[in-house]
Amino acid sequence: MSLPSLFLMSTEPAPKRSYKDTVRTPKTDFPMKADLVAREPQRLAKWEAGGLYQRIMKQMAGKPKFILHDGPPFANGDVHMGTALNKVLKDLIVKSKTMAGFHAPYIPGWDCHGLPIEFKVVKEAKDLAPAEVRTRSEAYARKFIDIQRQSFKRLGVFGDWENPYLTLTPGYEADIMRTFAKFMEKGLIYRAKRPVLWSFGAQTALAEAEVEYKEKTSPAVYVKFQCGSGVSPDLAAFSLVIWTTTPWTLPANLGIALHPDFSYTAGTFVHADGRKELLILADSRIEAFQNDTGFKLDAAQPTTKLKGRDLKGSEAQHPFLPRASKIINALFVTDDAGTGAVHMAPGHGTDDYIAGKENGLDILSPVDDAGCYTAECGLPDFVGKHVFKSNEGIIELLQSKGALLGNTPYVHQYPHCWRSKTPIIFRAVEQFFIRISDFRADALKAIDTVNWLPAWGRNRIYGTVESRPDWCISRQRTWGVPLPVFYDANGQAIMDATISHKVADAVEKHGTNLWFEKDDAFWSDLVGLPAGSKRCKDTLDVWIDSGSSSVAVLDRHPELHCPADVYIEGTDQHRGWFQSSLMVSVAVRGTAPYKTVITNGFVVDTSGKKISKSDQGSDKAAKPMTADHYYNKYGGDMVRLWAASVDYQNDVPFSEELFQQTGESYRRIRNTFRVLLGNLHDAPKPTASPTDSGRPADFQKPAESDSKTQSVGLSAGTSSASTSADSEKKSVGLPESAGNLSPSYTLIDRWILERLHTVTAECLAGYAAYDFRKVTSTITQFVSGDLSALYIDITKDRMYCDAENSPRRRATQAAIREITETLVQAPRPHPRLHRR
RNA sequence: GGGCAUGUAGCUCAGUUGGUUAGAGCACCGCCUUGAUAAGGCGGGGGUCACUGGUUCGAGUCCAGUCCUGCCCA
Repeated sequence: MSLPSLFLMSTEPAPKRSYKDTVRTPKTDFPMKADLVAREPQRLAKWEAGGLYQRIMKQMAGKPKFILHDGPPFANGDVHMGTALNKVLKDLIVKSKTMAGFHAPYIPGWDCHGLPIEFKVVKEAKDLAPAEVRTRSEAYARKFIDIQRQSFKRLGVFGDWENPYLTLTPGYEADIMRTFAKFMEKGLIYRAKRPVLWSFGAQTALAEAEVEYKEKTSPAVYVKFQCGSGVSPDLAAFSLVIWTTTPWTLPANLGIALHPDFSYTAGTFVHADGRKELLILADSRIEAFQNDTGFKLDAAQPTTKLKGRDLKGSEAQHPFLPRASKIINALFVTDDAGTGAVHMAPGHGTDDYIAGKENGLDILSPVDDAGCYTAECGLPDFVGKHVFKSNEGIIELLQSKGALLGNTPYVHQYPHCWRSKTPIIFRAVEQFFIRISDFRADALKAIDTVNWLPAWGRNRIYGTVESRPDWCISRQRTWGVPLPVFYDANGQAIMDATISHKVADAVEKHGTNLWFEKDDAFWSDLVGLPAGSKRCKDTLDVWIDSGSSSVAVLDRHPELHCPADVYIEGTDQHRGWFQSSLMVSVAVRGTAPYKTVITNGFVVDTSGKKISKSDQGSDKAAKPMTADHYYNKYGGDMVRLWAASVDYQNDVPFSEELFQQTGESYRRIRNTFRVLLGNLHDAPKPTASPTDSGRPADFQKPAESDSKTQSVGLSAGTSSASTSADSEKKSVGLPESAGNLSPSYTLIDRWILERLHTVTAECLAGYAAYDFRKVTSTITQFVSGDLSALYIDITKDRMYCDAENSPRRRATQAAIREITETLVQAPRPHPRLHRR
């Protein structure tokens, strides 16, 4: 029951009367809706036309530098939310440091060479000449550089967008070569064979991405290797049994790997046809062996148990070649297939290669480009024969030597060349390596000079560097920086740094295409080598490209310097760019290229699973993951606020619904500002800010706001400027009226100003720790809890109903002004510079 | 299989050196609002702090192991 009906005579309802016009409700032209999608592009265009970034740089010149060095994204594909997150975080750092008084230039870059681009180009048009592949790859890269640049700019990221660094420009490419030359000078480069995926159909090395898995039937054979020297006498009559689906690799066999902890049985095996063999197999594989071959373990005969480690270091006899096969231990030996004894051909497999290296095995790869045996195979009858056509012959050979225990067809998924559709082989070819061991200790030392955020990043990269093998830097690829090395007439590599430097100088003038367009005679002449010298056909690993950026960018760019203050990239870069940059920098200058390294997590879906590309492809509407969807639908500032409010040090769960939650706090903050501004519509202009002296330096700048053209951007801020003596306090987009006296604050005013002071300190601490989530949550909670729910509610009555000039009302206006001017600077770019 | 992380409400996260009844925002439900109204306020339900074991008077917090998820490697 409503109160009036108790005493009103009439039963008529009281006339609805609005009191709105009789009280001083907030007045402002600051709109409730931000309309970011429509207005941001205009604002950005205005900023760009006014040269805002350049003006900030000019204004900050001479201040202490703060260098955030951009890790170059790959110039391929649209900007994904993960990329947007990283780029916005970079911008938040750069702008907050600028506001803190640093000269913080931001030179964005792109990583342009590499297989994914070459792969796409070659897929579109087959059989292109190398120079043509390179021309098209460059065009492809430049196309995506433009696409990505537009996205980054749309996200409000400030930087020298017209002068980014590109790893494909002649100057950068020349510096990559000079970095290589530096390694050469220090004697860190060597050549060695290493197995690669080889397509004999296309006569080229392949990358994993160029391999298709298809079903193939191979002959799976069990082969015995008679025990040899080093084996205890009681086992001397026994043979180790290996199992392989590639009999053609047996001529390259140099070892047998056993698992050190597996249990093996040496026993007598009898076949139905009367054959009797003394064999050693892993216990867990005996049953499968019996089923496949028809041999049965004769339980009546004595057996011996042994561990894999017992045979380590001894030898077995190769079944058809006059040499020993070394018995080694390896943890990759499994008991889900085979015999627990693995045939090792270091020239024909990656595991074999690594284990072989650790155990001092040679690398034998007696196969040529076309997939045919070379004389090195030790079997004259087989030389020149294709390996896949030799399986039968090898099996016959095994049979004739009495080494074949079983042979069954085996259907499995086998890698095939995506282009020629032929099965691929592993084949060792000459590669260039950087010898890590020579400066690993220096690199590890350098790691501990760096501030890693989060702190566990230190252990992660330390472990990586500690255990990494030598760096294979050559690629049998076209779209990359040529390896600036020549071979003499005898095919020997000429390891001379001065020659590499000469190539670099030529490349600096003409670009690396010259390497592909001119012939050997031209180049030999240019670098002063005798006729008959040939240039290397390989390109450099792209991790050398981006890893050289401290040399090619930080050292070269007049605004930058090395070491940089901050690198910030995704967590995968501990092994990637953070590491390659570290190794290059330590080798070249002896120190780390960065002082602080921050990592951000990956953007994952809401169940914590990674967002696979197939998800995107199959149902793009349901799971849009590209940044353009979000800035076109919600606005760049929403993406920025999202980036500023997530826990970026961990993986970031993401969905459109989650993203929209950001909008809630955005609206709350915006509307609260609207009330604050509205309550100041008749506020007198203050003569001095009462709390100036107590405020941290960063927020002592004057604030002004053009409410017609600017949102109260939450997205952190740019810039600023310690243009000191702007003591003239510009009002917050308000009409000005008569001066005031020292405000007579009430308790609630003093309380909110004290809260404001705390909030300011917490925001500054958040920025200092690169903890933007702390900043946004502090602001959100202050605005929603302290301001909206309490202070504004409590002071409503005096603001609306007190006499216009009542000291109580004026004091609250002074407090509101203070709050508004302070708060508006916490999350957004400095306004002075944003005016035309 | 190895290294490095991660796990607290339906969702996203706080939770200081171990110490009352584990908090916030969003979402949901209910209510209020002549004075922020394509706004605002109040209230409510909701948690085996991944699991198991241990240390302790006392564990979300410390220790050990297991599992989930992610990155990197094999």
